[in-house]
Amino acid sequence: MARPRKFDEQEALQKMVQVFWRHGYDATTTRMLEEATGIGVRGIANTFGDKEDIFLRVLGVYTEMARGVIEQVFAPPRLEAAQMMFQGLAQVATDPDDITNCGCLMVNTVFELGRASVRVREAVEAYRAMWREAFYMAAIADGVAEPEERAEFLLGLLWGALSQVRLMGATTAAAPMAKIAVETIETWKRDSA
Amino acid sequence: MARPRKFDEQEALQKMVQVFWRHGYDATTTRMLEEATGIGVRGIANTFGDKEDIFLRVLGVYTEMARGVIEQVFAPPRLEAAQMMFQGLAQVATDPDDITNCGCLMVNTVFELGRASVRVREAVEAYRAMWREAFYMAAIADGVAEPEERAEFLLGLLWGALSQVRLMGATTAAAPMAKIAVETIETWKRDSA
DNA sequence: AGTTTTTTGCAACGCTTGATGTAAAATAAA
DNA sequence: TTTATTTTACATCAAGCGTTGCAAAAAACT
Repeated sequence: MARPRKFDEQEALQKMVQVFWRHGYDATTTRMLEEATGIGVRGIANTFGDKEDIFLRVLGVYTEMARGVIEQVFAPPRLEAAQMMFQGLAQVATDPDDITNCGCLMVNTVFELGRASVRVREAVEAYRAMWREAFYMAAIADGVAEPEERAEFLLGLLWGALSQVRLMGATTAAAPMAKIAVETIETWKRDSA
Repeated sequence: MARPRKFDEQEALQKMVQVFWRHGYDATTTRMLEEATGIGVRGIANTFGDKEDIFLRVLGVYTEMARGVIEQVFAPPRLEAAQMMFQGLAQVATDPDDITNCGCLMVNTVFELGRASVRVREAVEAYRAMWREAFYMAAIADGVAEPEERAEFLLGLLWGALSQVRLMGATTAAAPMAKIAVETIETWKRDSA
């Protein structure tokens, strides 16, 4: 009964994730989203709403991507998985323009919009809760003392490492931190054995 | 021979540090700087240059503030000082509007302008080098193995903790991380004894 | 008092941004 | 084929930004 859309909604969202991830919220303009998706401003606005609406959808997509990774790495939930995580952080991206060199969209977002939008803050907190839970379950499974605080510590460690990635513009910047992080977790496992 | 300034340059800079610290670079407008300093746009531009010039001066002032703290806490340079540092991070700010609840200007800046301006990136790197050096000297003094990597680790830990402060808007958010950080450093000291 | 030099206040500029109004185009149903 | 409904494409809007021009004001030196 009506004219069908010329584009795929999910595909367009994926493209927009890349743009926001690379440039951040403010630096991402309507025109950039047009170019990346091939859709006109009007089509974007009609489909997704205003800029903040789009961004929340983007954060949602990003969260689900991370959820997939977590479910894969933390199955079963062990501290060893957390160690793998940190080692993986420091892996070289062969392409200097690789999106992983931009750090983590959520970490970056905290600093740009952390206090600005309630909805964004909630999305970031949900993302953090997901990681905290993964670390917590791993700590429990390995019988470590004070699992809540250890989980919070690892979460902060992860964010610190990612902030270095963002600053240096290369995943290798996380290497020195990853090394000691793995070593620290190793002592936890030893102490609880 | 000429008309003297109505304002004090250093005093105005201090005011502008507060504004940039609280709101970040982009969100800080010329009008906000006018209101905070009591100086007109024209006076500010004549004295300090354009917005980026002002921001670099602000980063300079902030760095010197931190240098004072470091020289005080890390005299003599020991890991115990680093532990005090992390404990201090989690101290409650009685006033919810306290500027310390905004996290660290340098950490925040990385995410907003990390890749945008070479001059800003250099200023941030100088700031990081200052902290890295303090941690490194402390690690050396306490005879810890792999002092460079430990220093880098502590630097990342600090930034991770501060990012949580920024996200939650309260210094208390750093408490769980500070606790484990102090404990981890304690094991380093024990292992090197 | 006169002169010179800088600061000051006001206004306006050009630019970019996110958002919207409107009419034509396109397709599925009748 | 006609009709109804949505998507397009284009142009434009108002608002906010950093920055600058210009004349008046103010003080120090001669």
